[in-house]
Amino acid sequence: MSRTLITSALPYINGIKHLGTLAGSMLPADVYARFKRAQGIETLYLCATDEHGTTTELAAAEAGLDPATFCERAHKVQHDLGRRFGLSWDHFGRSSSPQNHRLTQQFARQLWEAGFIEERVTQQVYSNTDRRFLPDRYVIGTCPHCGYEAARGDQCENCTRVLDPTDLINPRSAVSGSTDIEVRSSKHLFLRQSVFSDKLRGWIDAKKGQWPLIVTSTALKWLDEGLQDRGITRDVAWGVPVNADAWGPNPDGQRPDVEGLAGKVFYVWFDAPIEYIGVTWEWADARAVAAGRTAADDQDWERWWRLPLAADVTYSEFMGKDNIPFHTVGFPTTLLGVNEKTDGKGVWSPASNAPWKLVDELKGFNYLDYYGGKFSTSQGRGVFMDQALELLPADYWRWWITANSPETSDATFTWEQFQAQVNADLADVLGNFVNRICKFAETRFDAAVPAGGEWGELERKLAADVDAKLAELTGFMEGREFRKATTALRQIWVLGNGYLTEAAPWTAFKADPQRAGVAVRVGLNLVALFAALAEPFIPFTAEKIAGAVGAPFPGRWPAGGVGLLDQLAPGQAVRAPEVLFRKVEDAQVAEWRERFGGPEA
RNA sequence: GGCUGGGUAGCUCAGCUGGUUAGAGCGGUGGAUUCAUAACCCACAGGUCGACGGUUCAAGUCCGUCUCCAGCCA
Repeated sequence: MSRTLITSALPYINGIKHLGTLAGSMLPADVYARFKRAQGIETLYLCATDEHGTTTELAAAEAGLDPATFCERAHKVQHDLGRRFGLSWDHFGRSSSPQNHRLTQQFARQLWEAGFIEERVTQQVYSNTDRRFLPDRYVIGTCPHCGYEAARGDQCENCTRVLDPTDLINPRSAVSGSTDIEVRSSKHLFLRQSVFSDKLRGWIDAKKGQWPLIVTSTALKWLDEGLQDRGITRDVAWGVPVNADAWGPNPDGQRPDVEGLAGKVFYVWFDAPIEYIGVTWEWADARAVAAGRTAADDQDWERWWRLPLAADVTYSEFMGKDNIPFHTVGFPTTLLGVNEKTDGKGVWSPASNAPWKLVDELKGFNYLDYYGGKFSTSQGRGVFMDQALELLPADYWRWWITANSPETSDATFTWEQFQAQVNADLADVLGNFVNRICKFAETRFDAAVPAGGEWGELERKLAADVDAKLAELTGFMEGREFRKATTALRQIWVLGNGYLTEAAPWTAFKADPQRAGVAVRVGLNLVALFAALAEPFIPFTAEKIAGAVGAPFPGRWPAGGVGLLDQLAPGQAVRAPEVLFRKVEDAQVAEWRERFGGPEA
């Protein structure tokens, strides 16, 4: 039996995420996880907060908290919001967990001892006033090219030129504004990505046509430009400490400069992807504790990650396009590196008989814009997760975002389109269908599934049409084409409305109650089917729909064929649910546009 | 500047390895219906597929040039 491991890109700990983050990683991962579970496949869907780095340090300082406390609180907020959006994580972990610390340090040691990490001395800006090193973007000054006075040390926002902090005129600290800064030498570790270029290229080439175009072309672009070795340490306090004192010699017999590396931490982009494994360990530990043990056995989580135990696992990653390089080059290099070792003569060999798995299916997304521009925290532009839930239930957002998923190109959110589509699809087509047939069953058939009567041509045609659409829908789900999946699902709903209109049980009822009973029974079975098919997309509503006709929830994803519309036992009680989807009013749209910014913003 | 993606009906988008009258939803028009959240269902609505040139029996779909938009440049 195959298993499915699903991760979505880790949301950064700082700040509430906007709808774009939901669209580009968390929501599609959830839709897919729910689909796989409904198919009866053993599924593990994991996510975590990405907590390390300077941005966190500064945000914590601004909040008057130490980073650990800041992260703990922010993690709870994000966890809560995710739950309220129906994100069905098996575990929502933290990159600052002890498990991730151990893995990150273990991987770094193995990479060093295998000869894939080397030491280099780099020039870093140090602020005497702040008594800390400053990352490039926290050094600000005048751009030497255009004279813009607030240029950052990595790039000038005005002329977009890429800069080095030492290029700036009148440089100062972005933290304190102090000009008492200087350049100091600092020892750092570099991951030798360049030696993995050929292996990575072969791996990516094999995924062409299978992964989205944007994923393979982005990865190949990096490889074509020549992979550079990447600094994986930082002069920052909040992170996974570099544990060089625990490392053995590298293949050349060299030992790390323990003193020179003291007080440094790993770069967030080194430890964050490792948290995909770390969170699996956290999940296993949490289960073990729940079962009365103190901790998980390694095998409990390694069975998802290390071959040959994980040979039956298909690993799917979901992310926005900005994350693609780190998942196609950076993290795979780490895993390829720990799977290998070299001797002093440069001969490679497997490092272990249990190599780590690489991603099988990488789904990359473009951006969701807000009225053609970017969502912006600083400008208060666009809708953020907490605000969205204040306005409308999660299913409205889940549906619209999935139906407009930026799968092949950037997509745009506007309140007008949101209103039109949500009202039409959810309120008019789905909500009204459930309501009309349930109400009719209540008033004319004693609120129960009618018995008796035989299917006619109409029913056979409906079953065939639904079956065909279901096959289409299932195909889109398997292919992770969620936008198309919503279209197919909507078409199935339309088939239901069309059938009711044609079968017209309200007319048949007068002359041939038996005939009307067949139509109502089929209609109620459609309700049960809709609940099962809608569950990955709009789980909260799907549960209400299932409840209306006493269908199991969550139900199984139907395989199609005989019996598809014959699941409910005659006599089963029926109860029309309260209004499933209230329509979004024009006045609300006007108000929200005003509040969140419209086209002119 | 380099690179990546994209410019298809009023709007938002589908169109895989080139092949009958270029598709869907929304909007619009007409019809049908009254069970239902004034909802549902059906039909129609003609867009030189960014521009030009080329390859081919045949191009939105391949090649070249140009143009516009977006993003990326560690």
